[in-house]
Amino acid sequence: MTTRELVRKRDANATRAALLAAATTRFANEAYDSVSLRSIASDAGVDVSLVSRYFGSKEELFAAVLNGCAPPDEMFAGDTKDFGERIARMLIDEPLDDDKFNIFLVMLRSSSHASACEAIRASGEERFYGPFAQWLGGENAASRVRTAAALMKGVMIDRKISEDFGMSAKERTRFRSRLARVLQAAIDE
Amino acid sequence: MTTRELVRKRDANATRAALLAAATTRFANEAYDSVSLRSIASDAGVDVSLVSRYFGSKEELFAAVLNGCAPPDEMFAGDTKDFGERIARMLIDEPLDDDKFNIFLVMLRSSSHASACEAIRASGEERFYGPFAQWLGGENAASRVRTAAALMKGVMIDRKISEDFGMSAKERTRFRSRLARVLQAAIDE
DNA sequence: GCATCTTGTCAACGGTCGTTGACTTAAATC
DNA sequence: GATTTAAGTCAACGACCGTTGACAAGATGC
Repeated sequence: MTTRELVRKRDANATRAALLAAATTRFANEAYDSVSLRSIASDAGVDVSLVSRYFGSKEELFAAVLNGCAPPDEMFAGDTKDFGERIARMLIDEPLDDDKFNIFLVMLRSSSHASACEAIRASGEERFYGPFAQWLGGENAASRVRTAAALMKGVMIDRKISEDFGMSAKERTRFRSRLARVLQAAIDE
Repeated sequence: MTTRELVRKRDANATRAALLAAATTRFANEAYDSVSLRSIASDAGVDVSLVSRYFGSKEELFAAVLNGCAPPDEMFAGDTKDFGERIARMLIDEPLDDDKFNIFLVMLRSSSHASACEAIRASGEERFYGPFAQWLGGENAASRVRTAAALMKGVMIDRKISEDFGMSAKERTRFRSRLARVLQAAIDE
């Protein structure tokens, strides 16, 4: 934030958007209880009280963040035969702080918080499992989607816990090709 | 706690153990910041200050919890050909609040907390990835272990987010057999 | 039975949290 | 340019947090 837009004109929409963006980043990198409204407001360069004013409560802000996130379009597009290779490359090589990962990280970070959990479950169903299953089609879509999704989430967690999996470049290459193969097996009929 | 042992004799070892057990349960079900020392002490039926007295600090208590957890012996035993089937059954059918899942749940719950993360990484390496890779043996153990572990973690997360995966019994059966097959593919050479 | 050490309780500390209402200031309307 | 309205700040609230030190009470040794 800041540095460029040193002085933001008074603009409720822009401020609201800045708060939402700051909240998204925070919730994608810390657990629900760890995220303080003060840190979000500070990132956006405004006072804490505006968060409550614009979003009502912390829970509602969290819901707004979830609603503002969507899986990347390219994830559920193209040939399903390339799924494993494409996703493995994305999960292992692309920078994890890219916006496309926000929806997954937010869900993972706060999955332990009781009141956030229901919103996460609903959002995951609507924005991830649903489109995923529809794109996949065919028999047993539910179990195929669940298996692939579990693997994707687990990889993301591991990548966050130990930066770059604590692997050498060579190991990572082997890991990527195995992951591609297993991901593909997860969705194959 | 309580109900049966309404009055615990004064016994530092027993009290320490009760605190550790209560802390383990809490850390296995909530994120690091959500767990309060007061709730742990309350579960154990003693005053908060004893936590600091016996364990020093919250961080040290967390480390003690991690040290007190171990993956179930049966996980890395037997024929590797049965791995997928055995683990899939465990992950899907066995009650998740069983002590055997503690190490995984604790790691997952607090993986977002910076200072807990290093302890988690170390403990995971020593108590999970290490024994896992050793039991597996053969080539490329690292990438095989990582793939299987990611899948296991992802399944546990999903199971916690949506109770019993939000599936019918029939769907769950299909999911189990697919998961068994994919888990096996993850570790096969 | 008294003194001593151990075990546990109690009260308080400084700090952070989410939330609220009163206030200030910039923009818009006339 | 004065007035009205919207946008943002400030100060405070009650609550909870981790941690500490003084104190009470049970156990132990003489």
